Amino acid sequence: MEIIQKKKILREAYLFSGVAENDLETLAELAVSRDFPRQAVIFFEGKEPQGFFMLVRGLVKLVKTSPDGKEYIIRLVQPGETFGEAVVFADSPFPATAMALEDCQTLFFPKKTFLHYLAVSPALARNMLATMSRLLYHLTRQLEDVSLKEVSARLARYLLERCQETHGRIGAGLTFALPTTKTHLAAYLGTISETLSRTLARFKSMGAIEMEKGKITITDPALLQNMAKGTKS
Amino acid sequence: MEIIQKKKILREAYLFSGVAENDLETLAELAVSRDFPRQAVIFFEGKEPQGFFMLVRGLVKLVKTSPDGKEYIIRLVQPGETFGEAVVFADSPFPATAMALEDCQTLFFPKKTFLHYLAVSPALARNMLATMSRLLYHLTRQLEDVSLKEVSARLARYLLERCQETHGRIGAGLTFALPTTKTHLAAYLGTISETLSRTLARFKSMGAIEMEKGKITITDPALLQNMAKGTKS
DNA sequence: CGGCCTGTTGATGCGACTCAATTCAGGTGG
DNA sequence: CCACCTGAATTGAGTCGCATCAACAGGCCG
Repeated sequence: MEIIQKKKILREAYLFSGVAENDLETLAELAVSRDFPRQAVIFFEGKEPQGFFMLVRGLVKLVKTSPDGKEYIIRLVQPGETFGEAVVFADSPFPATAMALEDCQTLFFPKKTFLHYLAVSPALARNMLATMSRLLYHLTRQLEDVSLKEVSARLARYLLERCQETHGRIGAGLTFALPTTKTHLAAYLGTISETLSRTLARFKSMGAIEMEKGKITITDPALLQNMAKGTKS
Repeated sequence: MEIIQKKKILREAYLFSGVAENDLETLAELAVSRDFPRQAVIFFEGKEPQGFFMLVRGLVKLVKTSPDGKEYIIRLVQPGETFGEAVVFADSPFPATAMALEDCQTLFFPKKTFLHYLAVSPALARNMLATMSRLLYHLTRQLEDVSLKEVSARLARYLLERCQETHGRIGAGLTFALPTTKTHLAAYLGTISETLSRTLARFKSMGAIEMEKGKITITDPALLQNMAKGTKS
């Protein structure tokens, strides 16, 4: 990939917003283009990180696997987002495994050169901190949900968030697509596909949503918002 | 509090390790001493952060509360650690409430001045990133535990970690204290005091631990380690 | 002494995970 | 073009972990 093209991609990433033009050039030079086919493991939990990634195209899951093979998806990474960035600063191994759910195109930033560069660019450091803040915020909310709320509340909140992301607002009649299979979504919500299926069916019978071919239409936002507040038992 | 005293405190904090002496002086000047009595709320979830805190003495819980009053403790803050630092970089409200569990002495760093200073100190920025990395790592593990493992596995891991923290190693016969009440510990482990009580009793009957007056003695580390790996159902 | 908080133990119920059977959609090869 | 296979989604029945409700013991303090 050419430098000019990389620069264009970087400019659209949140992590690099506000970074000066010549700094962007340097970053583009040190970024390495790396592609992964569907199902490929990008890095393994426990492995020593050599750098971090920015997703350009495709879909990546960050996943924890228990000894008996059950999965919990920490995060679904969308294009434009970075992943594996946190461990670059701690001398610790990757806390989760990253796997490509679709054919993926990424930019790889080698740890060593990136750290060196970070020291001379306050704007980048500031962005990095903001990015990690948002990750922390997100994880905190997930933790709250999983430990305090039941599945229906988590699902309701997820549907509302998806609607917000897709349309910029929440309202009746708005339709959006699920990012991946329901099995993955279940793992992301800390449950299993059977339970997700049942819960969605219940939402439909309550008149809160409509379903068709992996598309969801919200018909009663107020009902969903009420359920999203719901407490565990 | 005097500057010289503050400096001494700062020097012991992980966040400021490796920061140059004169930088430490500047930080000590901008830090404000603030004390809180037991049970006091240091900041509320949803409130706009004006800065962040470093705990000098006492014990603080960061807690999420559900509408029906149930609590989940995100983190127990020990002296020498900072809290509320993440939101300083994101324009978002506090994701959790901070409450003093004992009489607390803190240093408060106002957001504005701190950010200004951060821009000129690469070492501090680097430390900040490392600190947040470790928080992320910690949250990721908690998330894994709560969603993938059952209470006994979480408790077993917690006991082993406490032992490691206290003695620097894990072995039979080592004794350590619980940081606070069992009710708080239960909320931290994502359960309730009754269940914690039962699980501890079961550990004891299995011969894995001994209990006396808020002190725990590990008698069979291997058994605990095995259970910490345990999977949900 | 009496109130309050913490901790323990028992009985019960509910949410959600497990196991299993079936249907459906997509992709492949004959 | 259809038969076949694989993976996903759905639905039912059974089980289990753990939260809830409730009663009670022990320690601390006014």
